[in-house]
Order: sequence, then C-alpha cells, then structure tokens
Amino acid sequence: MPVERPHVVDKVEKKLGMTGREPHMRPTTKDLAKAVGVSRTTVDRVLNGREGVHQKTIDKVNAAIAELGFVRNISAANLAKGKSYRFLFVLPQSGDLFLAEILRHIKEAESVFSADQVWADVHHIDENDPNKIAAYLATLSPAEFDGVAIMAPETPQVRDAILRLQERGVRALPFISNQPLTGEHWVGIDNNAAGATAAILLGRFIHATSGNLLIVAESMLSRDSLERRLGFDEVINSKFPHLHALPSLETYGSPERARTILSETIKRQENIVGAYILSSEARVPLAVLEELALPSHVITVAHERTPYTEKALRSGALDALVTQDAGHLVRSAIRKLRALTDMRNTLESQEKIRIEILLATNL
Amino acid sequence: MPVERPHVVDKVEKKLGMTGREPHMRPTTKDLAKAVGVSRTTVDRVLNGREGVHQKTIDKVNAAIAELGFVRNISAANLAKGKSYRFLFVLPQSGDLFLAEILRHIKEAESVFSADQVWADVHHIDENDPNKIAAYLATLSPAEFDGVAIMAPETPQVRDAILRLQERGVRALPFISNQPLTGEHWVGIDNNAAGATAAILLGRFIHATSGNLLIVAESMLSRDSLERRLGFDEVINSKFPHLHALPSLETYGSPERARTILSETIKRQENIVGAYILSSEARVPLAVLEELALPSHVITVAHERTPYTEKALRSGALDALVTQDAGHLVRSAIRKLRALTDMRNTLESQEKIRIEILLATNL
DNA sequence: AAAAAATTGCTGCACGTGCATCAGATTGGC
DNA sequence: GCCAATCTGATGCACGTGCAGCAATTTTTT
Repeated sequence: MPVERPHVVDKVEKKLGMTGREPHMRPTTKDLAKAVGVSRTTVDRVLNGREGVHQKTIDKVNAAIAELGFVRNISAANLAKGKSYRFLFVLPQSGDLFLAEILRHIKEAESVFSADQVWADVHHIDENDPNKIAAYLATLSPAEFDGVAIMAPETPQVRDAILRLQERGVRALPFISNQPLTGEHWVGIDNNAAGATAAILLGRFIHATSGNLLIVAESMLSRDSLERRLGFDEVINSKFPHLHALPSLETYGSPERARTILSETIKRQENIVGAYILSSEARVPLAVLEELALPSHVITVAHERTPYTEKALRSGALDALVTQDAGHLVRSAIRKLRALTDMRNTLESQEKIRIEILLATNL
Repeated sequence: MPVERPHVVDKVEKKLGMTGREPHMRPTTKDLAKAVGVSRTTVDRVLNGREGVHQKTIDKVNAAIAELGFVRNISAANLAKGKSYRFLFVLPQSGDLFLAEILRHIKEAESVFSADQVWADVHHIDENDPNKIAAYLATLSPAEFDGVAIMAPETPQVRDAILRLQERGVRALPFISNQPLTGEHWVGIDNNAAGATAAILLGRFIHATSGNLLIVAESMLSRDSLERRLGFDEVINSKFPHLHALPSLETYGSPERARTILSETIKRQENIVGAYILSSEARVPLAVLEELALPSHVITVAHERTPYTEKALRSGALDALVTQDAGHLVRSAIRKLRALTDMRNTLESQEKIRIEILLATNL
C-alpha cells in the first residue's frame, strides 16, 4: 500500500525529540532551515535566487542541501505558484502521414501531461513562406505561451524570428527540423547519420556486385534532405563503391510528377538495384514504385514510420525503415520546454532521439 | 514567463460574478461541486470511491467531470496525502555489463523521479536458485515497498512468489525477463521477435550462397534465450534456407570454456559465414571471436548495447546490435509501478519497449 | 556614535486535494 | 407520522512551497 503519512504520530515523535521523518521522506525547506540554523524565509531566498542574502549564508544553505539531499518538491512549488505550462507546436500544414502521427501524439501527450498542468496547442503554418512564418512568430507573446516548438525549414528570417522570440521571453525549441545557431536546444535526429544508416542498410542488403541507386525526395531544398543525402553518399562512396547513387529525383509532392520522373528514370537506367526514399512522406514514391513493379531483388529503404510504410514493410514492398519515434519526439519537446521554463536540466539520455531501424520483425 | 496565478485579481473576478478562471486553468473539485450543485465533500466521496453516495449523484458528478474535462491534480493530491513511492528492483548479481547499464540508469532515474517522491532500491539475488529468490520475495511487505520490479528466470517457485506478493498488496512487475501468466503487466521486449530480427540482419548481411551460423549463448536454460533462438531459427529456415544455424554453444559465463568450445567448433566447421551471440553478455564470446580472427566476411550480430559492444560496433568487429534501451526499461518500470499503485493507466505507446537495431552510424 | 544599508526573521495566507468529525437533510419502511 | 437508515453538507486542518509586508538584527559607512 502507498505510504500515508501518519499525522498524529508525526507530531508525537517530534515532541519526543525524534526526527519525525521516515527514512523515505525527503527533507523539506523547514528541515533545511533547522539544519542551517536560519529561518525558512532565508532558505526560500536562497532557493529562489532572491537577493539580499549574505554569501556565507548562501554557502551554508547549499552545503546543507547537498548534505541532506534536499530536493525541492516541484509539485508543491507549482501548486503554490498556480503555475501552468502553455506550449505551442508550430507545424507545417500538409497531409503528410508523418505529420499526422506527430499530431496524434501531441493530442495523446496533452492528456498525459494534463495532470501536470501542461497545455499544448498546435498552429499550422505555410512552410514555404519564411516571411509568413517569421511574421506569425512575431505575434507570439509570453502572455499567451511559455514555450513554442517550431518545425520549419531553416531560413535567416525564421532563425531571426526565433531569436527574437526568445528575447521576448518565450522559450523556443527547434523541432525535428534543425535550426542551427539558435542554441544547443533542439529536438530531433542527426539527419546526416540517418542518411548514413539508410546507406549501410542498402549497401549491405544489396547482393549485386554493381548497380545504380534510385534516390527519391520531395524536394532537395530543405536542409534535412540535403543532410540525409550527404550522409548517404558519404557511406555509399566510401564503403560501397560498387554502387552508384543517382541524382536525387524531386517529386514536389505531386503524384503525377513522381510517376513521370520515376518511370522515365527507370526506363533509362538498366541496372537499378536499390531505391532510397529520403523524404518524410514516402507514400507517393512508394506507391509509384509498386506500380512500376521493380524486380524483387531491388532493395528499398524509406524514412518515417506511418501506417502506410508500416504496411509496406510488412508486405515486403519495403525492406527497411529508418525512423524516429513520433511519440518520443513530442514528449521530449514538452519535457524540454518545461525544463526550459523552470530553468532546470533535462536528462540527456532520455531526450536523445534515436535513429531507429525497423524491419518486418521489430515493428 | 510562466503564468503566475494572480490571487487578488481572482477574488475580484469572483466577486464580479465571473468565472475567475483563465481558459488554461483546469477546473478544480470546487468548480466541479459548483457545477453539479453539491458540496466539495460529496465530490470528494465520488472521486475517491467512498461509499454512501446515491447513484444518481455519482452519475451527475461523473457527467460534470466529463463535461468540464476535470483532471485531478495529482500533485496536490499526493501532497495532501504525503504519499511517496518506494520501489525495489530485484536483479541478478553478476558482472554483466548490460546489468551495469541497468544499474546506472536506476541511479539516474532515481534522481529524476525524486522530485515526484519516488525511491528506488536495488537488491541482488542469486539468479540460479529459484527457492532463494522465492524466499526473498516472501520477505517483502507492503510496509517496506509499494512495488517491486523483478528480473528473474521463469520458474514455478518464482511465479508463485510473485503472485503471493501481489496478493499481499505489493505491486510486482516482471522486468526484462518475462514471467508469463502473472498478468498483462511487464516491461521488456518480445525475445522471439528480437531473435527474428537478428536473423534477418544476419541473413541479409551475409552474401555467401551457403554456410553455417555460429550461435553462442551463455546458457540455453532461460526462457529468454530459448525464445531468441526459436525466433532466429524460424526466420533462418523460412527466409534463408541456404544458411544453416549450428547448435547453440553455451559458455556458462566462463571465458575458458568459451574459448575451448568456440575454437573447437570453428576448427571442425569449414564454412562459417555468420555468428549470432544471443546472450545479454556479449563480451566474452566477442573477445574470443576476435582472438580466433575469423575471416572478415563473417557477419557478427549480438545483443544489448554496452560500452564493450558499442566499441566493437565502431571498430567493425560487430556488424549489428539488437538491443533494448536500458534507460527506457528502467523509466518504464518506474512509471508502470507508479501507475499500478495509483490504479491509473499508462500510455501504451510510451511504455512499449522497442527492439532497436544499432549499426555503426546510429549509435 | 549615529545613520544608513544590508541581512535575517516573523507571520500569515494561498494553491488543490485528502480526510476526519459532526450536523442536517432526505428517504424508506412500518 | 415516527424512527432509522441513507445521503449530503459544513468546517477545518494538513501537506510543502511561494510570496508579501513589516519588524528586528547585524554590518557598514559617514
């Protein structure tokens, strides 16, 4: 049974001069004060970094904190402050299945974190108009939101808008799409490594002694795509020189265009032994590849787990999936934003987003 | 900035007949009571399942809970109850590097969860003596621990001890080692799938058109090893019939024995194209394999990420690693135990332990 | 030594929920 | 219509921390 604190007994013990504190009860600010020989007010001043405390006293309090192993009861603190966390996810609009997964997990996470007074909203932006994005970010104030997770392509306008947002006191967190130079905080994977991982899978799964690799992207304009491609090429060139990665085919999200450029390329190239779909929306390219009925020895690798790619993996249309856990991304973003507003640290090992490899057996 | 609840303004608003509640403030039990038209006492009775409330009233309260979207403030509740969570991890003793990782993450997790009044102890048991394990579990009482995560081989004695533990009111959670029939709660991976995943990796990485696969285990007595082997064989037989999995070699944890049986087997078998180390301690077999200097085309797959296997992966001594995240395992166990003592549900998607595949590029 | 500044303490309420006690109110059975 | 049983309410303290207002003490400056 959970431990219920026995109020009365506690008091009696205190009267008898005992500590009144079971070994599994953490010291409180009151205990701290008693240990140091100051009042709770002074302890409070130290804990919350208020000024007007002598350095010597500060040191003594900190020493006692270390010795007693004092940990601030955040629940009680938040309760006292009546604090709540209002976060916003700024995401591209698009019918992307991966994005749908992200949205689903935001809803899910909100219900879990609701017990901790966390609110998560979503706002969709036109990801192709950096000025619009920057303009929208400029409207956000600390009065509305404590933190914002932003998934947007890296452009100078957006980067500046994020910096200004932070200056206004709104914690901003680059989300999935990396925004370099905005600080060390961000949630996502190393896309270079993701591309390299896809390359190893293709390189090792392909048994042919030579051949060409089809590379399909939605667009090569984004930094993420570029990084994946770079990481991919690096590995193919250094470890699998018998394979040749073709120039990236860009679908621009259009099924018709995808069909045209893919079928043309396949007709032209005789010796295709593998296909790498590096965009986060694999549905269109995958559907087209299935239509075109490539020989069965052609290995296909794509990114991001969605209902569609999952099915393709199960059916064998896809040989491997390099993905990041959408739920983890969302929860990590929320935890990081919360830590940022509380000026706490997060647990590195928990927040590191893994580059996951999925085969038909470990879905 | 975080939202500070403006006490004074609140009161004024209430006087003016407003709700006094910003849209991002969750309704409290007081609001609930007002909405239903009962007292906070009655709401409390319903929320905590106390008896003596008319069914009609219960329904009305529940309806209001749904309508207002009331979520009990667990922080406040725990604060009021002075509740703390004392959990125990019962683990094998052994110098296993994987176990060391688990231990490290328990320490780490304790510091994180300490803000939530969670205490995590560790007790080591002799994993080879089911009676001793059962006897130890019999000594645990709800007065000491609210929940216990147990990593122990499946035997009837242990299973019974776990059941009796649960009857005494101590939540028990099978940890990593599955204990079937003790309920749906457990933390770990499907070892059958893990073995199957290793098999796919080996099968696809090996380019030879025929050959033998070395299988190394610490012992085949545990259910986990058996399941991995079964999952492995199933995939090899059905999808890679040109490969032949040799009988399992058991090291019993002894480096000398490992060296002997491995070198003998390798001498006898001419055509070894792959090695699968299915035990959680890969260090000894891996070291021996390196000593024996197998040809470079031999593919090696092992389980569990440790500093040692990580290094082997980086150096190329190992081609792939099938692993489970030790930090995730530990945190998931703590979250599940907490949910069990609170009789809450956990988030399925967060607690599912993934079978991860690691290559040199996605460490 | 007196005045000013810096440091520390006291008191008391607030947050949302749990819980105990006692007092009313409503219902049902006869 | 009366008593008992069942249901509901009122009141108040507790948990650990934050915070405001003011008083008391110590240290530094003039």
